[in-house]
Amino acid sequence: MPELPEVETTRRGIEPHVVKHKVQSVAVRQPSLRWPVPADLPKRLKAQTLLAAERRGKYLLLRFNKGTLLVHLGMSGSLRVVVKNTLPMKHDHLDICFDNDKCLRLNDPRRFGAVLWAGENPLAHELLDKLGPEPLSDAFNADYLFTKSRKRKTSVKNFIMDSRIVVGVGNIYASEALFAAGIHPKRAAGHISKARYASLVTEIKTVLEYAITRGGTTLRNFLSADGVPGYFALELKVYGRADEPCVKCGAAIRSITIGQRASYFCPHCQR
DNA sequence: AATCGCGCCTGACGGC
DNA sequence: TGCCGTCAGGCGCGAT
Repeated sequence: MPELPEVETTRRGIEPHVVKHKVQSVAVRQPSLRWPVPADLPKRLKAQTLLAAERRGKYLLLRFNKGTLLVHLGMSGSLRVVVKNTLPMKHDHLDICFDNDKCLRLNDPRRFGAVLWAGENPLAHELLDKLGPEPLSDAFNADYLFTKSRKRKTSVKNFIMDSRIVVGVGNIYASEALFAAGIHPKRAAGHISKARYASLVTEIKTVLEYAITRGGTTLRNFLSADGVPGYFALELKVYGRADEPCVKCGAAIRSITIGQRASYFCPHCQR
């Protein structure tokens, strides 16, 4: 499942191949994603130049002359570069082909992803305008999390996975960061000290930055290359390790459900 | 305002 | 072998 590091790796991977190039053709094979792909997308994009590939949270923002295409990879999506006329495989729903004979190709088996047209000011789009700060920005710090969390009864894990609080912290990295910070995932967000939030902020930044670094190792071959999720290269310390020994203390890692999602933690190291 | 649970969708996997 | 149930999960949305 693409988390922020995978989306950032995708952004960096496609950028050198398609930015500054003009759209020649668009093929929509399966418009039924999370929301319908706009029927007029081919007409809209035709002859427009891709000016920049940006990211906000887990959304890719493809900026063209006359507006911005929002792309979300959902949980099974990938966007990669293929040479023109490469035969589409199963679940290759969309191609945007450019004047250099390269195409952006969206593959998404579960179709939780989205492709939407956002006009000139994409950050004002209703899907983006309530998003919290980027986790790797200075705006995401202990003071911010502490202030936002006061009187909040929800679990700290739900809290940091809320995109209105901070974007890009998915289920895997939430468990990993809470383990690194020694915080129990079910602890009420409003009952955590500023010092502990400082630790959590540091660990969230560290795990995301490290995963981006790992993703970066695949960028040179991004064209037609298989994507390797950042967490693949990470040594996950708790996620998916139920009943296995904690790497710090040896206690059995536990699996519980928080907000309908699997959560993993060490009952000895996390309080 | 905050919180909770639902459902979109396919593929992997286990049991029979 | 094949079928069927279950699980996985980002995230917007409606209900409370």
